[in-house]
Amino acid sequence: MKLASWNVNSLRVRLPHVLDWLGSARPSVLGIQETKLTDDKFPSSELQAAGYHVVFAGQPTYNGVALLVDASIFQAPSDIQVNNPLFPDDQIRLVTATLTPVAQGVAIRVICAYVPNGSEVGSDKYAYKLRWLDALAVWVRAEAQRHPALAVMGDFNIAPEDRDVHDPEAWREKVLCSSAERERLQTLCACGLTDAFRLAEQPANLYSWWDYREAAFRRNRGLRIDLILLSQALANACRGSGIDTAPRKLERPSDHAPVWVECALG
DNA sequence: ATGTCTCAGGGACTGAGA
Repeated sequence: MKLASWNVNSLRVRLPHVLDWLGSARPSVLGIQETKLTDDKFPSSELQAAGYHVVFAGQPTYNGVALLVDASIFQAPSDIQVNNPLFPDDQIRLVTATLTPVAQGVAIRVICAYVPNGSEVGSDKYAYKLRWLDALAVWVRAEAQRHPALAVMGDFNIAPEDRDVHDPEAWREKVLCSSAERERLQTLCACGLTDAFRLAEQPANLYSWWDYREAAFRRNRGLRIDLILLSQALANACRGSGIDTAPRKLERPSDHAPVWVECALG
């Protein structure tokens, strides 16, 4: 079973890239962020034709999240939850579902998250980001107790450690890297979750996001801000993880690359 | 390099968000 997450920065623009990647990488579950689509415009038929169940929640212009679920592996998603029930929010940044295998095996709970960017340390948007993360941790703690096999994946807009940053000194205490943000991520992980990327050795300087400006991708001036957090039960079943930079090299790419983990589906 | 990309409004370009 392969779980993956990708901030596509407009699913309308990026649908061809997503369909190509579904075909080549064949993720069992793909969490998508920044669909930037209202629900009436979601490309359900194209994605269903590729063999995926679709769960989506969008709004005009900004944000929006979705889950694509391989219909040959999982039944139709159930217990769907949009946003955090503990945090009333005009912005749609979370979609959650329970996925039950078609064959034998345990159901998994998957949370797809688009964490607020935060704009700049000290700004109103930054304060909203911290409040949003505080509320997420409270809710995820409850979800983890209800669902032993839990994955929380998405664009966290937080680089967990300095080794996830191309130039840690330039980013010191800047948004995406500040101590307060990293502490929120640690609190979230204290719910019993592990950053799957660090379960095994990884190449140095492997990132998931590069600014469109300054030729950042060509110079590999990136950050690893897209994460897949696994509960103990799933972490024990993890067989590998990585970041696929190939889609970032295409014409008109998203600024993010898809991240993935492989788990033995028990 | 204030360097790019996407979206809405409006019907060419500007501003916001990232």
